[in-house]
This record gives sequence, structure tokens and C-alpha cells, in this order.
Amino acid sequence: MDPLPDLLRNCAQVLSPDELRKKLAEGRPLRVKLGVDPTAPDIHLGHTVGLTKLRQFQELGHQAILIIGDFTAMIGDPSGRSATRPQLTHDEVMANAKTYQEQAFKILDPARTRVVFNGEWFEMMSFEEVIRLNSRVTLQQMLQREDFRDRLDRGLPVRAHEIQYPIMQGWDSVQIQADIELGGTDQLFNIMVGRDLQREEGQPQQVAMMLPILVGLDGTQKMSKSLGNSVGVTEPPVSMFGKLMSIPDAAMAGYYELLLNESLAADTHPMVAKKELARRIVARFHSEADAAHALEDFNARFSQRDLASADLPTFALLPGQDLVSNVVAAFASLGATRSRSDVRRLVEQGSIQLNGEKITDPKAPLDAGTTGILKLDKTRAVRLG
RNA sequence: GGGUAGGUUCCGGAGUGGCCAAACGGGGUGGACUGUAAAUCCACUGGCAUUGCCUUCACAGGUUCGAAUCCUGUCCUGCCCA
Repeated sequence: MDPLPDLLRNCAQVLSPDELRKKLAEGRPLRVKLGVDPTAPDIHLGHTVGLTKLRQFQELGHQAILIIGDFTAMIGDPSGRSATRPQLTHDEVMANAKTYQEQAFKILDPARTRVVFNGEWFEMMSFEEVIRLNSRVTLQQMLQREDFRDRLDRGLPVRAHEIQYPIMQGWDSVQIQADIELGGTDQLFNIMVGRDLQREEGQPQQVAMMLPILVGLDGTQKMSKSLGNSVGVTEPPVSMFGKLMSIPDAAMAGYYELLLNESLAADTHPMVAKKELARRIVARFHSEADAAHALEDFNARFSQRDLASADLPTFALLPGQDLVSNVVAAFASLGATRSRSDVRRLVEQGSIQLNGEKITDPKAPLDAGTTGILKLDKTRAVRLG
């Protein structure tokens, strides 16, 4: 059976399908490269799009090469960014790299994955070699990218180290002699630099496979931790489920395609389809049982507005304290920090409910023996006890 | 190195001596409505406090009864010139 159509599925752009066909026809395991920069400790669903494609190659017997960009992460990929990224130290990066690998193997097959750190070669390079590498590209090439151009036009700084990024990513491809490089559509430029460098080194050029960008929970921007619109793969089932339910309907089709690798049936009710989506994703990263539980919990909490039978953390009231103090403490027990002013506003605006009744007086006393459910905000509530 | 324009609250961006915790827009949050969707409407959006107080407008000093606004120095950025 011809694997090509399946491999091309979901790809935003492939340069070129023809080259890919030829490589496949060689009948050897291809080296498929995917680079990740461990700039944060956790990977999120957006990262899993590329990993899933990589897994697909693995299942066909190809060799996955996961490049951990310990060096490139210190620069930060400027792709799509409107500002320089904060620079991380090598120690921070290495700590992130550890959790990244663990999480990536929730999707990848360890047996067919080679993990490489690009520090392996960059750390060794002398300044002379760096200069030599830099002399192969022109400033104009590096600056023609839209993100840089935009910053230039808007009078924002573009720092010299940022233009090193594509060169480094390209050099990675040379080092591992990549046959194929996967990346988001915003990686087109970087991947093409890899092709250029490979050609200069007399290597066969890699095929560029660009995958669509997964939008975040807001339904418009790219999923990214720094934008606060991401779902981490290690998040607890209930929270993962809830977040997925909050995506706009319009974003659902993309999630089906990119995360489940199938098309969203047009005739399904959006809510049913979304619950199914959430359930399956939770099942993938946790378990079927967790997923079933998360679904039940969601139904109880939101569909039936039955907080009482939902799975809530308990909170012991602070004796003799007013409502605001207790709510602040309750948020704190959930790991959220809210100022008293903030909580006061929540109270006055009717967010705080005790057993379904709004309490809008910030100074309302709470008897220590009060029991029931205290709703804090849209998604958080605690059981008193 | 020279010239010039700037650095404002999460972001963009007003404000050029008191009426400024600082317009307006975006974003975010809460409420109503819902399918925890979208759209819409309302409210809130530095901290503490039931009058009021405290800390903010790059940083450090200064002038003044009073400064985001004036002065001096420092740091940072854009643009033009070299």
C-alpha cells in the first residue's frame, strides 16, 4: 500500500511531495527530523501535532530524530514573534529538556527514536567556524522573513543573535543528515535554510513538511504557553477536559484533524462532538477510565449544574474570618493567587455562591460549621468541610 | 562618535505642574443569556481599607505647597549621519 497519501494528510505544505515519493522509494529508513526547543518545562497539545506526524513515520519503519535544541533554546525561535524572547540559561534549558523527553515519549516510540541535543555540535564550534557558517548566508536572506520585517517596519529591535536561529536550525539538518524535516508552517523559512546548507555541504536535501499550526483555546492565536491558551499534556484529566470544552466551535475541526487525525463529522451536534474530542484526548494522555470520569464530572458540573456530585477539592473554613478572607484562602488552596481586592470584586459581582445562592456581601460571616459547595469563579469550586 | 525621536499601568496608546491610579482601544475577569461554544448586553480590571490611605508612569537625584508631567545625571530603544 502506498503510504504517501497518508503521510501527506494534514500537511499544510510539502516541498516537495515528489521528492518525498522518491525518498520513500529508496526503501531505506529515512531520517525524519523534528526539532523542539525546551523553553518551558511542559509540552502542550500544539507540540503534539508534529510528534504525531513523526510517530506516523516511525510506524512505517523510519527513524525519528528528535532534536532537543538546548543551544537554540537559549536564543529562542523568533518565528512569529513580535519581540525578542527572554534568554534562558543552559541549566534551565536542560531541566526543561528532561521533562520534554519524557512527555514526548507519550507519543513517540522510544525504540525508533534517536534523541540528540544540538549542543553536541554547537558547543564544540570555534568562533572561526561560527563566522564561516555565518558567511554562507546573507543578511538580506535572514531579514526577509515576515516576523523580522514587521519588527523592522515598526521600529522594534531585532537583535543580532536572533538571526542566528535559522542558521543553527539549518545546521542541525546538516549534522544529522536529515531526509525530512517536520515543523509548523511558521518553520518554512528555517527549514529551507537547512536545505540550502545541506546543498552546500553536498548532501541530499531534506524534504520540508509543514504542518498546520494548532490554534489555542482562544481559537485565534497559535497555541502557546506564554499566551496562556494552551493545554499541557500532563494536566490533570478534569482540567484537560474542561479546557478542551472551552475551545470555540470553529476550532474543533482543526483539533480533530491535527490531534485525532480524522475529520469532524458534519452532522454531529457541536457539543457532542466536543465532548467526544475532549474525552479521546484525555484518554490518550491519561486513560480511558480517567476520560470517562472527566466526562461524567463535566456533565455533572456544567451540563446539569450539579456541583454537589462533582469531584471537588475540600476546603476547611477559617474560623472567625469573613467571606473575603475565606475565598482568598480557598483560591490559595487551589494554587491560585488572588488579591483581596480582586476577591472583593468577585463577591460584589456575584461570582461567589454558597450552595447555589449568591453571596454579594464581602463581609458576610461564615460559620465554621457551614457545609456545602462554595463556588469561586466560573470553573472553580470547593466543598466545605 | 554626532544628530534626532522616544521609554506610561497585561498589550497598544493618550496624558506635558494640581480635576491622575492615570483617557481610549485590545486582552482578561465576573454577571445575564447559553452548549463552561459563538454572538450580544452590563460591570470590573494596582494594593490595603466600609469616609480614606499606600505604592506606581525606565532608574537615581533635584525644583515645587504639589510632578507621569519641569531640571540634572544614568540606563535602554528607534531613526538619520559617520
